[in-house]
Amino acid sequence: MDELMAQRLAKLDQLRAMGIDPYPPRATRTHTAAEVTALVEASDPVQTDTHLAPVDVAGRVVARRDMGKATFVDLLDGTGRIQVLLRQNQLGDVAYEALRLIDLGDFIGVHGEPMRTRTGQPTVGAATWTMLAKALHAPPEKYHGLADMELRQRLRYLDLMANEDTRRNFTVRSRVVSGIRRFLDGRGFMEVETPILQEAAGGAAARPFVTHFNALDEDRFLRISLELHLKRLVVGGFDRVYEMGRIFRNEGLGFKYNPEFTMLETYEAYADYNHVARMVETMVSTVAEEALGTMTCSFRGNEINLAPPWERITFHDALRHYGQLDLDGFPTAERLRPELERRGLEVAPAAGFGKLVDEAMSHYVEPNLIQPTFLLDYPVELSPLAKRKPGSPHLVERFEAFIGGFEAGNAYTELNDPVDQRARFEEQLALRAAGDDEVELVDDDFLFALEHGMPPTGGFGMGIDRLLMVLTGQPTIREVILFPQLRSLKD
RNA sequence: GGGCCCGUAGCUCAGCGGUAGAGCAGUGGACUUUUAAUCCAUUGGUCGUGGGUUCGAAUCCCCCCGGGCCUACCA
Repeated sequence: MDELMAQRLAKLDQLRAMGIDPYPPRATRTHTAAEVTALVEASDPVQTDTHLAPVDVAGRVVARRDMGKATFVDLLDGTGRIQVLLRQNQLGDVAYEALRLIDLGDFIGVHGEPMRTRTGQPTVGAATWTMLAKALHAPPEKYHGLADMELRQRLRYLDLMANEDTRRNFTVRSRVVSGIRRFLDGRGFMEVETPILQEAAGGAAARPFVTHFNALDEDRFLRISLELHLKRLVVGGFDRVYEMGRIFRNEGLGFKYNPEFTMLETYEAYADYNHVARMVETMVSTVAEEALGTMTCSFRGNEINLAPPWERITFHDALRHYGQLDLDGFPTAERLRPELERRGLEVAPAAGFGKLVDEAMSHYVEPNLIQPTFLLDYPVELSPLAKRKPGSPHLVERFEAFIGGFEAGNAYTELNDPVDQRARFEEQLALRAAGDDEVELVDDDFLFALEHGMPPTGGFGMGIDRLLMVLTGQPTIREVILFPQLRSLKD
C-alpha cells in the first residue's frame, strides 16, 4: 500500500542481514557541522594535499548527489549543513555499495578528513560511514520545502526539518526568552512560579478555561494573568519578582491570538510606571540586540527601530492627535457613545465608558503606533488595578507599549490602596450587571493581602509571542508558537 | 460566529465536463569534485468525505470534514 515505506522497511532488513544495527544506541561525534566548516576555513584555503586530522560528524541526510564511484551527501545537524564525499576507492566496495541503503531523512555518521572540493566547498572526505537511525518516511520536497500551512503546524518537526526560516524563528524565540531572564536576573529580579489552576481567574478581563479537580470535587480555572499572585508576593516582601509563563484565555483564534500564550509580568517595589517604562525600553532593545544582532526589525512592511528612548504620548493627546477626539468634551458613556456612533464606530450596547474609550483608541490610535511608543495615563474605568494619577482622579498611572501597530506591553503604578481597590472591583461588578461579561472579578483573598500593606510598586506585563512576531518579522502568531492550537482531526 | 478562498502522487503544484499530469522524492541504468548535479528509462492516485446533476464529474450543485485570509470578542 505505502510503497515508499515498504521500500525503506526492506532496506532495514537488508541492513540487519549485513549485521548492521539501523538504530545503534550511540553515535560518535567529535565535531559539529559548523565546527568542521570553521576548521576548514581556518586551514589553508587553497585545495592542497595537506591533511587535517580525521573527524567524526553526524547528522540527517538532507541531500544526495550520486556521481557513480563518488557520492556527495549533505548532512544537517543542529549547527547547520556539512557536505561529505564518499568515494568507492576510499570506502571499499562493500561499504560503498551499502550506500544504496541510505535514504533522505536517515541519520548517518561519517569518519574522515576535513578537506575542500575543487570548488572550495568544506567537505569531510569519508573513510567510513555508519547508519545512526533509519527514517521510514521521505522528508518534504527539497526545494520548496513544506509549504502547506496546516501541515507545517500539525507536523512541526517536518517544518523544522525542511524550512530554515522556521528553525531561525524558534531559535530567536529561545534567545529572547533567555535574554529576558538574564536581563531581569541581572537587575535583582527573582523568578517565581504561581498557580496555573486557580479558584478564581483574575488580573485581566477575559473568559477563562474551566477544569475540574476531582480530589476536592471543585472546579478550577486556568489562569488568565499572573498579576494578583505576584502582587501577593510583593506584599510578602519580595521586592522584585517576575514570572514568564503560559496563560490561557478562552477566546478565538486570529493572527495575533492563540488561546494559550506566554506572558511576562514583573513587579518592582519602590518603582513607579516611569521607572518601568525606562526598564522596558532598555530590556526590549537589549534583548533584541542580543538575539538578532540589531535593534531594528522589519514587521508588516515597516522598519521598526527599538533603540531607546521610545516615544511617549498621553492617551488624551493621542486621541486628540490621531482621532480628532477630545475626551474632555465626552466625559461619560452617555455622551461618548453617540459621538462614536456618529463617527461610524461599532460599539457594544453594554459597553461602559472604559470600553468605549478603548474602542476609540483601538480604532484611531493603535494602528498609527508603528515605532515603539508608550501611551500614558489611561482613564480609570479601563484600569481597575492601577493607581490614580495625583491631581487627575479620572486617570491612572498606566502605560501600554505599542510596537508595529499593536499592543506589546502594559504597565502601571500598582493600586495599593485596599479601600480604593475594593471600590474598583465593585465598579467592575456593576459593569458585569450591565451586561459586560469580561470584567475583573472581586477577589477577596487578594484584597485581604492588600489590606496588609503593599509598598508603592511598578508592574509590567508583556505578551512574549507578540514581541516575537515583531522581532522575527512574522505576520502571524502561529509562526512563533511551535505547536499552535488547531481543531482536532476526526477520522 | 459571519464573508471569501483552498483541499489532485510522499512533497510542491498544473488540469476546471470527454482516457488523471509535471517537477522533486522513489525504482533501474550511466557518470570519482557535485551542491536545486546532469543524462536515459520507469513505478506511484478511492482527485478530502458523502450525496446529487449528466450519456459521462477531479471539473457543475448540495451536505459534511480540515485549513487559509478577512471580520467580530479577547493581549
